[in-house]
Amino acid sequence: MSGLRAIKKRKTRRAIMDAAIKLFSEKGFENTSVHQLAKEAGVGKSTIYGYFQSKNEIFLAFCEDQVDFVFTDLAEKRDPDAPLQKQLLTLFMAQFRYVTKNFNFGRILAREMVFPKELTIEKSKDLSERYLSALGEILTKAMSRGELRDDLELLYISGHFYAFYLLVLSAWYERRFQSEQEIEHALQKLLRQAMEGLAPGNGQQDMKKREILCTQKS
Amino acid sequence: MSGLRAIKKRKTRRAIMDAAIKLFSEKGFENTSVHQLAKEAGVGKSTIYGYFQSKNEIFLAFCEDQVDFVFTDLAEKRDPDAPLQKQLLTLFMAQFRYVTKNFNFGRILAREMVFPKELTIEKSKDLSERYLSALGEILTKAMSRGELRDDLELLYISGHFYAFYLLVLSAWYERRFQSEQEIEHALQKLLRQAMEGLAPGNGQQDMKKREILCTQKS
DNA sequence: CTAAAAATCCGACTGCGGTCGGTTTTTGTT
DNA sequence: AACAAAAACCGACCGCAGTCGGATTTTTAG
Repeated sequence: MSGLRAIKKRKTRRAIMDAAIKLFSEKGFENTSVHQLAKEAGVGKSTIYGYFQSKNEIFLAFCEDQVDFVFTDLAEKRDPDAPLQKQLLTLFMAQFRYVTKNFNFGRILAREMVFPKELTIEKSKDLSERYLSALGEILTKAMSRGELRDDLELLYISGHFYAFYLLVLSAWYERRFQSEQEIEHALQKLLRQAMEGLAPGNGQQDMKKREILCTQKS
Repeated sequence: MSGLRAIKKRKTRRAIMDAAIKLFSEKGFENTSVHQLAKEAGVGKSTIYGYFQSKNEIFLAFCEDQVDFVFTDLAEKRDPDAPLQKQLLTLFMAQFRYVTKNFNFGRILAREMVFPKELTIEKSKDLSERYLSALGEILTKAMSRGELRDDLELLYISGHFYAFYLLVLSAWYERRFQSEQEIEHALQKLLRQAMEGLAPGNGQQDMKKREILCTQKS
């Protein structure tokens, strides 16, 4: 019995991951070969393929760790009673900052998460599921506070907002935006549109009303 | 002077494209090597790299042709006076059907268009620009018919809708949807939400009103 | 303690995308 | 027609991701 083997296995995995973190950070994903990774980790090349199915998967494992970190970090910081739009903005911007800390990393991650290959569908689903549930939590609260219509399915509201995130991320990689501020501004506009609706009759008066309210308050 | 050279050049390019269309269609993108492409086209391997920067670029050129076709095809079919939601649905579904005719083709195209690499940013922008302008046209008309608020920037409305398309495409590649019908249904819901707004007070009554209207009519 | 079964590891090997140096074909000039 | 510059072309070559068969280590069981 016992886990002598299991311990070693975990140790090897750890070594590979550490090597990945080090080399990917130093030289980027594209410029790091699996051979180098193996050398750095002190194992043979195919050993790596015993732990991961592909080079991309190593990268995804690395990301998963980081995403965990971002989520817990976010969970601490966020204010669950702030206005919905503000909370969403915080969430999206945090995610965006993380994903695009390194331009190329972000692209690989985004590609693999948003349009996954068969092999990585599971991981991709996992992550976006987590993301959606985090979103869902925020939305449920907002709904109970009366900030959201209660006659809609939660999933579709989550989707609605998540779609905006995808949009700005894509725009970022098409270099339509050059700065974080622009991203934030665009997100704000989109969120507002989504809340108010695009059909005439709702939003326009609403906006006016709110502006008046705001003015009166201040 | 004269174009003996130019003619040959065009012919060679054509030969490569034809080979690409044939082999990609027969065996898929991943299972076709550049070497095979060269043999089929009757040229040397590096000749291909004189015409295209990478294997992906060959693929994108192939797509560009097809996208042209889809757009003109769509321009003929579409009814510019139909209700906005219906027009959008038609546009998105046509695009979706085309992109996902071949599962793997679609993924490569989507990845390259939505999160392009430096090399393909220009092509990507071109295409999405075209897409957005097609959208814009529909939206302007709808706005002048009073179906859309006129106090919003066109670009952001386009973005709002385009985001939905990205969302369902992503969901498709995550295998959240199994059929075209599900996609269509999801899009419908999202479009409706976007029009009515997510904040309480607008949509709910509106929906009721419309339901009553519909019932009375029928 | 030992032998066989199972898990783990390894580096030589394959086929790929992409590059490089040199060769052939076309063009403009005399 | 002669020829040099430029464009187009080629296949041998490189480093890469990923595979394979066998070597090595660990676990299990008698």
